[in-house]
Amino acid sequence: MIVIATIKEVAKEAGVSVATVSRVLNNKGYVNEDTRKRVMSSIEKLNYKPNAVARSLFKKKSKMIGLIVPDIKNPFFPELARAVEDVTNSEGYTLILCNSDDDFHKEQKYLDALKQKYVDGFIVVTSTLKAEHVEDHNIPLVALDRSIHPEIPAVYSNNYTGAKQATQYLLELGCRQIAHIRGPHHINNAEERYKGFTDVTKDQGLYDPKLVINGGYSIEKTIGVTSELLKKSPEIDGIFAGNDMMAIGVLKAAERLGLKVPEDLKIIGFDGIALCKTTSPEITTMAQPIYEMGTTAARMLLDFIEKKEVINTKQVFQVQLVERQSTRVSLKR
Amino acid sequence: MIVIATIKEVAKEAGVSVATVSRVLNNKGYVNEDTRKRVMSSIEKLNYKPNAVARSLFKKKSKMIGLIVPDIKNPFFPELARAVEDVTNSEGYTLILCNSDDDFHKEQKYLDALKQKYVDGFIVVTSTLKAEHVEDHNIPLVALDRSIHPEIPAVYSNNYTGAKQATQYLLELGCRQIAHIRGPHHINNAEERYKGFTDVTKDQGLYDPKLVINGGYSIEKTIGVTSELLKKSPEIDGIFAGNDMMAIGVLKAAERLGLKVPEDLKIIGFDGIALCKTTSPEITTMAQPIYEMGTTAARMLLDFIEKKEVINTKQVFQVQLVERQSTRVSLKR
DNA sequence: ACTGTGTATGTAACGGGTTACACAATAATA
DNA sequence: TATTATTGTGTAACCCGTTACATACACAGT
Repeated sequence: MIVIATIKEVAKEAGVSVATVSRVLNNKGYVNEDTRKRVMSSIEKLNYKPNAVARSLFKKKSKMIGLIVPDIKNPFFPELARAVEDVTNSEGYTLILCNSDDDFHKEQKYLDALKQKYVDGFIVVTSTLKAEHVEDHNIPLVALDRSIHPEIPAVYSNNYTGAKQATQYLLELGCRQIAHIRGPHHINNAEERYKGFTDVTKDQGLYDPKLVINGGYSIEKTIGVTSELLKKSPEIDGIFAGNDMMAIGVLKAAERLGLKVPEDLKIIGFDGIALCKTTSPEITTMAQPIYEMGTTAARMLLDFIEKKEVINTKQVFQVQLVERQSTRVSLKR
Repeated sequence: MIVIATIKEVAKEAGVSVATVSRVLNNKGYVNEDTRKRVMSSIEKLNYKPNAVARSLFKKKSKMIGLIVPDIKNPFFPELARAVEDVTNSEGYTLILCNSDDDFHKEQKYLDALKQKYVDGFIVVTSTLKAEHVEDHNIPLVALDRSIHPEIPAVYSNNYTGAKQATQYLLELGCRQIAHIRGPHHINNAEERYKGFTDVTKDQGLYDPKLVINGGYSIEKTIGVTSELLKKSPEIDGIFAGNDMMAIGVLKAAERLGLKVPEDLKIIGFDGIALCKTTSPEITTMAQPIYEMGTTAARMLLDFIEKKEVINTKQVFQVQLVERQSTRVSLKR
């Protein structure tokens, strides 16, 4: 049975007051070198570890940060979370990962619950929280992947430009009937990607509203709606899916209809998750620098918390085309 | 700016002592009905939320539980984590999800760090922690997916039987040269699955050590070693992969060598992750009841924590064959 | 010798709850 | 009517750190 020592016991062991032990612990104030050594050896001897909760109570800080994501089962978020965790861990923070299911009340619940635990700050991927809710909480917060408000620090990528590039790329490959499977209307990055798509197709006189459908950022839903679409409009020769999960859904739908990808139909996704490499054909995508986005958001939040000067309150990353088999016949399969 | 009320302010508002407020809050001890109402309305009025940290300090409990998994990027674990979170949330606990990378020191670090925060208990997926380390910590703990020691509560599935069934299934389909891509030696479920495979093949006089290789539970590694294997032994007509990630790797390798699945080669995995449905052909697998395992482990841990009588300290689930296209030609593709 | 500054350490209040214990008032029992 | 439960409420100690403030000494400058 392990007995947990307190600061008092250490103080007694070392023959000093608790204040001195605390000073040694925090490298704060004056401590004689000999005393310091004595205290250190008592700490060692008793295997003393300061009580994080007592410390939190006084400091109103917990060395914990909260990360709220819509759904950990979408592989995009574990990749992001992993990046955040790597940074927070290395700085001595504990990460608390929460699933919101994109639900406003769940997000609020987490915000409330964690604030009561004196969580030092939040990184949130949200489409439902608005500026007022965040400001209400009055706690360091960084938006990730989706911006909340121009005034609130955020890290995301250039969805609009990326979508334009994706669409242009399909055009360059010779596609002339290009469809877009868009994400939910309430998610701003889906809206941006949709806008990028329409701006390019309209510019080319190829825009047709019938070729835009909503896949809800999910594989299952996308399989259904895309099958319908492809049956109704068999002339479609290229599809830009609003994210990689939906691109997989498109691929499934095409497969079920006996369409050859990329020969009959070219598919491009968005996000750059590892899953794109597991399908056959592998999926071409506009890759976001997921890991970098995660670490950037984490660093930004920690800078906020530690009140270092934060230069950039907004960080926008460029996406990059990753060509794979779903668009190019020549690519070895 | 939101001002956070303390119990003292509520007490003053209601004209009672803090003890009474506390009693109201915890439904403990005698409180006059009128007083209770008065206190309740003061709480309401000041929007008072008891400070979780102060409470933790006294109670030595935090309403938090830790879940340690090897790597959140393997979709098996998010599915498991989601199940655990659903249960813990519904019981008012906050879940802290940690990645250990299967590294002993990282696991220990998390255990230490979270214990200092008075975490109420742990659920761990580990191959490196042994009974003595766990007992050292003297805190409620449930092992998940991999057992640690017969005496330590655990939830996992019947890996041995599942592996036998998978192998037998390939035999029934007519495979005679069956290979096994096994997981790491230090992970006991990988060992069990390996044993199930060898017991069946030996029984049939089909066992050949050259047909067993280690894929390290990873897609990348599996693609490499399986390519080698298939080149060396082109007579292989069936492969039992130790988990679904490796089954995907096998599929990739087969594809690159121009083998047709399932015509030339049948593939079966283990775990039952959703990813198996995204590949083409979709992958047959021995599915574990992932969600149920997660919820069971969570309930078991909470029972421990709340000192309810725990009837089963060990819970073993049966796995189930899910037939898909990677083994059956007839299945629509 | 006197004051000021830097060094070293201790005392006690504080953070925000919980609860053991004391005390009172009322209700029930002998 | 005296005695004992039961109910209701407050005081203060406690959980375990941190830190403002007080005290004390050494040494430098005047």
